[in-house]
Amino acid sequence: MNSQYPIALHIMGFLASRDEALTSETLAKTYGTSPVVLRRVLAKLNRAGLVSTQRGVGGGSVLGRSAASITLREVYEAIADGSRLMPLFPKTVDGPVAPVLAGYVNELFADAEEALLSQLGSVTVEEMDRDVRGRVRSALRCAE
Amino acid sequence: MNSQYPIALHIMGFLASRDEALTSETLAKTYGTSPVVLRRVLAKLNRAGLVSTQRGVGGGSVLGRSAASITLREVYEAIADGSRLMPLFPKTVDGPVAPVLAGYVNELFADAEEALLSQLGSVTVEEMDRDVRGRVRSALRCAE
DNA sequence: ATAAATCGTAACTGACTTAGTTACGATTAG
DNA sequence: CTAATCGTAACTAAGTCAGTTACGATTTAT
Repeated sequence: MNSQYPIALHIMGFLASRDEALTSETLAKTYGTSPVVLRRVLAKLNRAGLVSTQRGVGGGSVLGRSAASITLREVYEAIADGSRLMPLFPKTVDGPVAPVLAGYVNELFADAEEALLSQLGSVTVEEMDRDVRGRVRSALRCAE
Repeated sequence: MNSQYPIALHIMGFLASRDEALTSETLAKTYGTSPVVLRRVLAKLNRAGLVSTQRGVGGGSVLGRSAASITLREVYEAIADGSRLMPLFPKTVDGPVAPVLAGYVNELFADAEEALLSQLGSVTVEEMDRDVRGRVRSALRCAE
């Protein structure tokens, strides 16, 4: 999950700024990784209906809905896919004390995760893309 | 870090409920792991002044301050020790886009981590211990 | 129909992390 | 001096994960 979320945001932002379908190879090259890694992320976004993908010549992916209607929370949930960002402490450990403590800590962290999710829910892909695009531009200016 | 935090809470709670110094072996047995693992956690708590440890015969660890004056935030920070709970996305990746996205996501998550910390700061070891102790008791009742 | 492009996904690898174990020197009480 | 206890290094085994290779499935163009 760790590294898939930024990749997912790259995909969503890039697709938001282009009208044509983009191939996993293009997305991979612009992000700096391999097409298979991209396709693994695309598969999750696809399952969530956030992108729509066509195989074959001239194929590739496009946004499933408008960039203004998709929040970073939806992207996060598509990638996290049931698993948790916050460390999940195993309750399988033995003894009377360890599982109770694990449960206690998990509750504390679940609240924090919910706070994160509602924050992500307040940012759309369109807004994120504008912000990131601006940063990339000024980074490139500085590099000259 | 993942599994060390519940262990740290076990240590703090157990020490809070006893006046005598407890050995790493006792703490390990009651938690269900090995003394070395416990000592690794104790070393961090020690560095933060949350526990005080004596070597030699009759040695062991006691709380460094009163349980009512120590928050779960302090325990967390002693264990996390500069590293982050939230995933830290590497900015070392190449390309113009990836590092910017990593930075963007990190900012989002840093806010969430701060929210978690302030929540942990509102619970003392004493309160946590009362809560957990109650749960352990009722878990044991159910198991009979 | 065939060829070329593209996706989907499985299998493998190498790097990294981490809990657990073993071991041993340092410290301290009696 | 002895026994108990800590501190810590070194090793191991398991798990995770990004990256790569490979190949079948799908689609368009001719």
